[in-house]
Amino acid sequence: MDRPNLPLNGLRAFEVAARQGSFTRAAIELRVTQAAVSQQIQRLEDLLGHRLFTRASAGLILTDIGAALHPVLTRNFDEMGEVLDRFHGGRYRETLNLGVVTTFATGWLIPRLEAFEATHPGISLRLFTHNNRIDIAKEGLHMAIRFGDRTAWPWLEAAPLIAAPLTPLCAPDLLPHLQAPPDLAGQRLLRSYRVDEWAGWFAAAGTECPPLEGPVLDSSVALAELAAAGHGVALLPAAMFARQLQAGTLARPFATEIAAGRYWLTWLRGKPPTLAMAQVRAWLLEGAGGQPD
Amino acid sequence: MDRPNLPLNGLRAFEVAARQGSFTRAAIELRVTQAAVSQQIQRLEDLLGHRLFTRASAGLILTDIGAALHPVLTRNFDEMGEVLDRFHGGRYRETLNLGVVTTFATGWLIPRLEAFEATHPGISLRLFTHNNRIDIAKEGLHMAIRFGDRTAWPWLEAAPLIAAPLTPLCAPDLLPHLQAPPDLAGQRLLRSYRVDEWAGWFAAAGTECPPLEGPVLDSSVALAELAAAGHGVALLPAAMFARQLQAGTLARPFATEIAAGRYWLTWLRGKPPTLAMAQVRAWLLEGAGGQPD
DNA sequence: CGCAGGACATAAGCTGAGGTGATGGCATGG
DNA sequence: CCATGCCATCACCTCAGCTTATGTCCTGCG
Repeated sequence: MDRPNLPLNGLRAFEVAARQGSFTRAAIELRVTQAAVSQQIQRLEDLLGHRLFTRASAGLILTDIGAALHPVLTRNFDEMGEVLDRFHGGRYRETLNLGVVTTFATGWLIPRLEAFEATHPGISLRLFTHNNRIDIAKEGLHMAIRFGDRTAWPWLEAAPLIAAPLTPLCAPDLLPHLQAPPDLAGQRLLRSYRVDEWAGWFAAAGTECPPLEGPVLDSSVALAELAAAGHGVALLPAAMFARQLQAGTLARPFATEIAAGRYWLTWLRGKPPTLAMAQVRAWLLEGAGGQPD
Repeated sequence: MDRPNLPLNGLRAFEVAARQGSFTRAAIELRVTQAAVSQQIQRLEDLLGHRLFTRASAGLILTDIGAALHPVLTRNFDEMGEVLDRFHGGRYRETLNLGVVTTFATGWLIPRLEAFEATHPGISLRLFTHNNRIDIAKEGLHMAIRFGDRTAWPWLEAAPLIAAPLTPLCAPDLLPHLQAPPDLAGQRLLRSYRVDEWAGWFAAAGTECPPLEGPVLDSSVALAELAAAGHGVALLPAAMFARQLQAGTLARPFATEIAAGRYWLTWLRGKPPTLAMAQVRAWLLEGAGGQPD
């Protein structure tokens, strides 16, 4: 049906009446009289050539067809209402729920948050940190930053952020004992749930991989804490720990690093991005720009 | 924004004007005068407290905010238009695009299509056969019937249809030569891309699996054709070939069968099902009902 | 330049879609 | 069997949203 023929007021009246289960209550919600609702819906039914309600003594009951129509309208009116709410008080302000893998949040995003807020006054960013296992739809997020390989989420849209090559990091005290990669054999090598990463690094360093023991953690931040406390050497994305490296709480014994994926900004396919989503994406990509693979 | 305050006519005028890039053309589409469009949009801008267009000499340009608003409205009005189109001519008629894995289509669905059409005059079913590799969103389908295990499509909703245990089928001529499972060793065993299925069947039959040679095909229908033509023995869901078994073009030498998954009706999460989707689902589930696992 | 043409804005007045208010019919329930 | 609570209907009213007419501004062209 083309735009000029859409009976928008009738559809609105129907949506409310179906939701309320009563013309009288619908009239209250719409701030009109019961007669107005009755007439609107009758006109709509005439136009469509179908009854939308069964007028039973026990109240209104949607017909099959009414039941088919109703959720579509509810969704669409809701969505329009939401988008208009962003204009509250003459200012445009949109809330954006962003899932962020903890390492990236602490190592990259949070230090830049203030700059973001300053340049994007129309966006209320709400961060939800996670450990790379996250369901955007279930958590009610608009977008999520995760680490890995985009083939892992074939059903999501994804834009590449910075690469995160891994290199051993340790407490500064350990530096003197780590002159060359084989020296690592004497240390506790801390592991993440990502298998083979140490093997890969030793291969890149041209050294045989010592047997791996010790704890396995699912969080780079926790690994970094352990390493900083002198409890071992962790294979971490150095770029995410620049602050600690600068402050001297962590040290990097070797230049060798291995590619292990990158951070990605992901979001659900299908829905076109909102203004805030587009701006956050542009800002993140710009911040990650110039970064070699 | 609550229902009574939604400026529906203003939003419609804005949507058309933004799409047309001109108030004048929008007025033509809406079958009103240019002045009416101008006023509607001005009222909307006043209400929101923001300009939605930059009135440049080279025509209208959407502001950032206008650009954020527009696609939401386009989608919503389009969707409402679509749902109203189903009422064309006083009758409710909805088109449903259904992907169907070929085996199920020929072995189950197509024989029952006439009954479906008779009991569901309001649904135009359009079938798209596929070989179990199908992207619902990309193909523009509402639902798809596929074979396998629901964990293979974690991002889809899925309802179980009938189970499809596999058993060897062959040309009737071969029956005398197949008295017991070990006799199969002398035959060409036709394979699908699904590995290990013959090994599983021989295990269930308590016989050692002979070495497998011969062609591999990705279609049960093609396997059945080959078997019927006497080119070998295929491991197939007997339920899908009941017609051929009855007609004597295929024969089933052994009772032994193995569970190998079932057919599933799948659809995208998130969007609530339309009336036709609900009815098709109910009909399929009813048809598959009483079927043991 | 100056003028025609085409765009959007504005003003004033009109009109019918959509509202009000009153009433009626028809259930339910104490 | 009356009170109550629905929805339907009717007659009438009113103002949102339209039309018509005109204004302003910019562009392109001879």
